[in-house]
Amino acid sequence: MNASTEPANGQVVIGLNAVIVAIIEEQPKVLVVQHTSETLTAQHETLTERTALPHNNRHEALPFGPFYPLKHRTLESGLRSWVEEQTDHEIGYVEQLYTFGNEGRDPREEAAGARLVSVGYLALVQDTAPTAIENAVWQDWYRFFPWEDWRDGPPTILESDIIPALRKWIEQAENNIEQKDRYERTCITFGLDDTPWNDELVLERYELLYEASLVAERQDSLDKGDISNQHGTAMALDHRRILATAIGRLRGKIKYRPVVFELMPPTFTLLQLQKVVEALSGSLLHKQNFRRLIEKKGLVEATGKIETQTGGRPANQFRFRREVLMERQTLGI
Amino acid sequence: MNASTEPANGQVVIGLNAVIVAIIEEQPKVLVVQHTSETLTAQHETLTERTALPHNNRHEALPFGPFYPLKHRTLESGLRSWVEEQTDHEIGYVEQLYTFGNEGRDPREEAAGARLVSVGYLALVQDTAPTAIENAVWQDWYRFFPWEDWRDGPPTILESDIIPALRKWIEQAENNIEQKDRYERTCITFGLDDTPWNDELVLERYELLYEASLVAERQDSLDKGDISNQHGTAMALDHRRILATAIGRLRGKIKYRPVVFELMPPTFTLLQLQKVVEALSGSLLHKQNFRRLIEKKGLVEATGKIETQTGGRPANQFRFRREVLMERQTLGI
DNA sequence: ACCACTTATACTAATATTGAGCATAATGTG
DNA sequence: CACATTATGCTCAATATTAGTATAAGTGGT
Repeated sequence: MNASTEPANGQVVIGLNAVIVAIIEEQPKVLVVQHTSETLTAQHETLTERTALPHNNRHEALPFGPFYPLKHRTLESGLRSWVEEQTDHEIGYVEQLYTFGNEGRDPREEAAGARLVSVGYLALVQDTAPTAIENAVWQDWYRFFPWEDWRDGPPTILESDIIPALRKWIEQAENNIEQKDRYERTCITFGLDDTPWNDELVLERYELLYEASLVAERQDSLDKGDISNQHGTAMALDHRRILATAIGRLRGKIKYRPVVFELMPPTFTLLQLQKVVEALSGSLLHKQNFRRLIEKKGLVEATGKIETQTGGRPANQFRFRREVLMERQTLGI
Repeated sequence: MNASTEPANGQVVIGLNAVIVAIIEEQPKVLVVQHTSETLTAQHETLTERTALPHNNRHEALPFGPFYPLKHRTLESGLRSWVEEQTDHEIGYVEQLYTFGNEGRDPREEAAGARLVSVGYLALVQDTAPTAIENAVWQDWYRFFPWEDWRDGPPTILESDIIPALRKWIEQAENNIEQKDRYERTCITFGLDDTPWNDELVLERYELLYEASLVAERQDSLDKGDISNQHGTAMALDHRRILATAIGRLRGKIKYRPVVFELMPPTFTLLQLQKVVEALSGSLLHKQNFRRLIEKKGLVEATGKIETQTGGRPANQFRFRREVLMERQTLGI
């Protein structure tokens, strides 16, 4: 065993996982790496292959970049450098999400006696040109979480499928206390029985489904092949959990910080802005109130130019007033 | 060089830094390790010593625990186990703050060709018995950030000292653009010229002072010995930055999640609860509105018992309804 | 030119929330 | 018993939010 390539016992290797988000045609997209065969290109780092590829070698994964202690001054600069290098996109906004150090996250690393610690990042980009990342494509994020999109009313999969399965899971609890606990958590996360739906609980919902063995990532989930796409497309390792963290965080953040603008082109109409917010939050907004809110916050100013391709009356084009960025502005929705 | 003890080139070592918060006599306290001499006790891990001790060996530091990949299943369980072991306190709440991978954070690690990555955690404890951590004591957190405590009105140090120094720094900008930038950021963070004070910008304020060479941690800060205690007590390495992150995060969090209760005893009066919130946010609240808010949220229920040591009319004792914990409850203040 | 259709934008009424304060209740103390 | 002290109930105005109606300004078709 060579110490410089193969980690010694009890050591740690750091990887950077990026949830790279963009809006394409008013849909929320996330950059995912797809692997359709065992064939691996040799260009990637050993680490990249190890993490991006799940055991069964079939799932989509979040793009992954290694952290080189000797090359990168900080973790964030490491992330920025490899993302910008590989995607040619300028990153408007980067936020550290969470650092996962879970045992068993990557069995191959474990076997070598090392632990893979992955730092998850959320990156927002405006430009969506094709990337240089191997096999990377933009995917609608609701493909992985179909129950999170309420823009066309309550998702059918909820009533027809998930809620019944969860009720069954509640019934199957070992004892009364456990049953009550399951019921209450389901109420809160999935808005059962009059409890209102909370768009920020993306991670909590995913984890409840995981606990109830209703997602394919769970090893003991029933009829795996079937469930894999039924309850959203599965991802490699715990990448769907990281994505859920990102979506929940972003949904929370747009309510009190002006991060939406990082996803917008330089100028935009108020309806375009609204559609983006709706795409992220997965719900519809009242148009007149939305524009009143936006205008009151003073985050935006008219450019004087007019957008005529609206399909109706032409709209004013606005620009984000980047000057006020630092202030803890509320963009409540 | 032995690969199993001495990290090889380009490798990474992970440390867990904990901001452990408790309320003692209505003051916000944080557990800090004090080192008054060069003498090191042999009981600590090499890593602990390396990180807890600054170069000049004089500053206070946040307690530090190593992450053992072979022993700890997750990062959080690693943190919980060493904190609970060393403090004998039960941790009510743990939140990951941020993962710092800054170059030059620990020169000794760097010299050995390794990078220290530290994961910062915020931990809230109720019980405040003496701890088993070497030299650890509870310190009022406003000792490190005297400008953050507005409970007795605007802190004198601000008007008398910090604001003038910042104005001077703004004046000294190289050009007009830089000057305007400095002025705007100072307005936003320190509430200059009518801009309202924002209690959450703890980190941003500290970093502005750092940039203006007004804190002792900055190597080129003017007359170091003097400034060290004038603008708050300095800490080792970037620990004051981690503490600022923790305070800002906690101040933000109590506004929309019921985390205060993790710092409360099992039963408490509404005034006690208010005092704790005030201690954390560093500002005073309107009493009647506070209780109206708390009661409306339904996070709390009367126990029926009565507290008679109030100094006036006896008060009802309340208990936190832990059942509603998961719900994204708003405890707006 | 006129129509149907689409989107933009102004304005309004009803309701809820918030901020500030008054009034009263219940205790201990000199 | 006056008085200081804290608890708690209640009001009132200012402000914000929700859910509309009404009107403006374009498009394309006939």
